[in-house]
Amino acid sequence: MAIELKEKNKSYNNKFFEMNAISDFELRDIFECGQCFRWNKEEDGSYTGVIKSGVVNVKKEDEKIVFSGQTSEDLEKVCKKYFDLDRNYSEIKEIISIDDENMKKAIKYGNGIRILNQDPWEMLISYIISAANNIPRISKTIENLARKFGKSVNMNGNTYYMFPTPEELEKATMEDLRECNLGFRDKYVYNATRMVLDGTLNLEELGQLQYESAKKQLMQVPGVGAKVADCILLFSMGKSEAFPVDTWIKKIMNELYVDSANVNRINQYAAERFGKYAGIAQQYLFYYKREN
DNA sequence: CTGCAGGCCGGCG
DNA sequence: CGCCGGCCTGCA
Repeated sequence: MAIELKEKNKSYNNKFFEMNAISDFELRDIFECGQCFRWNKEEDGSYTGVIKSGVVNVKKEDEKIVFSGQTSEDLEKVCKKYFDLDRNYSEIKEIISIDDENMKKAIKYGNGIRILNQDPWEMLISYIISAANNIPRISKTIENLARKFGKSVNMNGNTYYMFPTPEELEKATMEDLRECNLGFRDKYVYNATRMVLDGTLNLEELGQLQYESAKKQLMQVPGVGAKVADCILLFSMGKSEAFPVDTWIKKIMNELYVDSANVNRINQYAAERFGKYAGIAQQYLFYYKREN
């Protein structure tokens, strides 16, 4: 399979780069806060993940954070983008926690969270799969798709599977999808794949739109509602104002901020209170609530 | 064995 | 319009 990748004019080479440890970067917070599904903890405490451009391992060593892996583009460039390293989280934390003891607590707990810049296509499919589902099964389902339809990459004697491209996933029949454990979401993924391929849904263009109109467009896709759309926008399109409201966030927002069963009302409140950083605030709240 | 999990859709009042 | 049952599947 490495040969196949080479034929497409890509080379996967072993690379690494490191940076000084900072407080706004903790492996556990980043990978366990619920934003990603394909990062696994290794025995040595590091995490390995399959991302669009390859396989990456991140390890914390003393005062260093070490990135290594095989990527099709420069590893440092890839990681800077993926891990949102150009964003100053300390500044954002201050802004969203002014006069807010609850938010201060949530931030203290998830201090090392960073919002990852993941692949829009992968997020579209992953979050369609997330509906009325649980994390272990979501991860397993995505892994099934990758093993069955994605390219493989070898690193350090292990085989990893890339998330399938739209062209690769198009080969999946409804029956294939059912076998991959998608359940009732099979038809959504099947149709979304075709909408991307025929241009009905242009994720690249969509990412350039303002938050509200991008969300509206995403919600045209069957299987994509307000919550799923916000996840896609937040985790892959840099829309930090997107505030996904799921059952956990609903609970904590009702407890702390606004007592309403109405999702629109909650979104409105979050927009007013946290503004363009609502999505980042959401991650601190979500992680804090779910783990405590 | 019911109930339910990081929602969404469609039908009904 | 807002509300509510059903939906794949697996695990408590």
